[in-house]
Amino acid sequence: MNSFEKVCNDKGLRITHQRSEIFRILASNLTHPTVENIFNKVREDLKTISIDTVYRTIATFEEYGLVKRVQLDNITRYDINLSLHHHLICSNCKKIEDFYWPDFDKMQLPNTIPGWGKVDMKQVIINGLCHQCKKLKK
Amino acid sequence: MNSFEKVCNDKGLRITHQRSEIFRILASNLTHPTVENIFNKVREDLKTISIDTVYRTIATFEEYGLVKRVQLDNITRYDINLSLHHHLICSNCKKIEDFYWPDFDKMQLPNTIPGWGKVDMKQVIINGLCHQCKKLKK
DNA sequence: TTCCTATTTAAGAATTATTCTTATTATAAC
DNA sequence: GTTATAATAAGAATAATTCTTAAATAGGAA
Repeated sequence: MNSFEKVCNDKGLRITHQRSEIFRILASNLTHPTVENIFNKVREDLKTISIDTVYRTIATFEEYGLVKRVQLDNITRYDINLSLHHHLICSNCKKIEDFYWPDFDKMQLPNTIPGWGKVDMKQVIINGLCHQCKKLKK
Repeated sequence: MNSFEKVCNDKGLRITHQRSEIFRILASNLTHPTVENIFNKVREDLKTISIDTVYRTIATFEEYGLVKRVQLDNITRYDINLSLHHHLICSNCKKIEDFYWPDFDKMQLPNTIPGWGKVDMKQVIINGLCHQCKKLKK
């Protein structure tokens, strides 16, 4: 039994072809795909799947902590890299890359945070140009 | 002449009632309003304005660096606080608050950033619960 | 001031992303 | 295998955003 099936069993989530296939695509694709991207990939194997199922399934996965939403610039993408990491976003081609920054992760938050209740996650987003787009713009 | 009119003159942007009014609303509202919020406010004074004009004007302002988009959880908001700051987001009520973190701003980025081209901005996003929502959830 | 032209606007249609409705199908427990 | 329940497909519905077109307006020129 793989990790996906284990999570489903643990949480009482039914294992369907559609869910397995969508999870497989997500796990083999670290490029922060959109729902559209996932739908097209999954459709190669499950010809009759509807886009609504992809939306529903990903919402379920998100709820169960299997994927994370990455929302930038009007485009909703999903990320299966659940380890602590941060994002670089190219303002030209909209590509998103992951990066790691342990020194930041260790930092204490400023105590000026105005009466905030509870912190679940802190994350860095870097906007700029990727290598290729910088070259092109020269 | 106010700062808005100065920017318009500098950049060759026409000053219209609609633009002045939308800027005025943004400048007097630091709560990260949505297009809908802005539209409703502006409509109090300019009865016939269309929502398309609000979209267009804000897109223009964004292009000219007068506002910044803050996109989270499917909701697009705009921020006129152009000083270097970061965001706290309440996962329950979706409220967004600004905070400042000079120690972070001074930090050097990790040199592991994989062949990235150019960095324009680095920003921290903190997800969690605001004071009120934490109380309610207890 | 008045006129002219390019730009901007309003209105509503069009598009796109996402969600809902309903009848059907598949899963997991028995 | 049977059955109750949950999940799915299909297409309709909704919501956010953008486009089209004709009319209005700003700002410069006469």
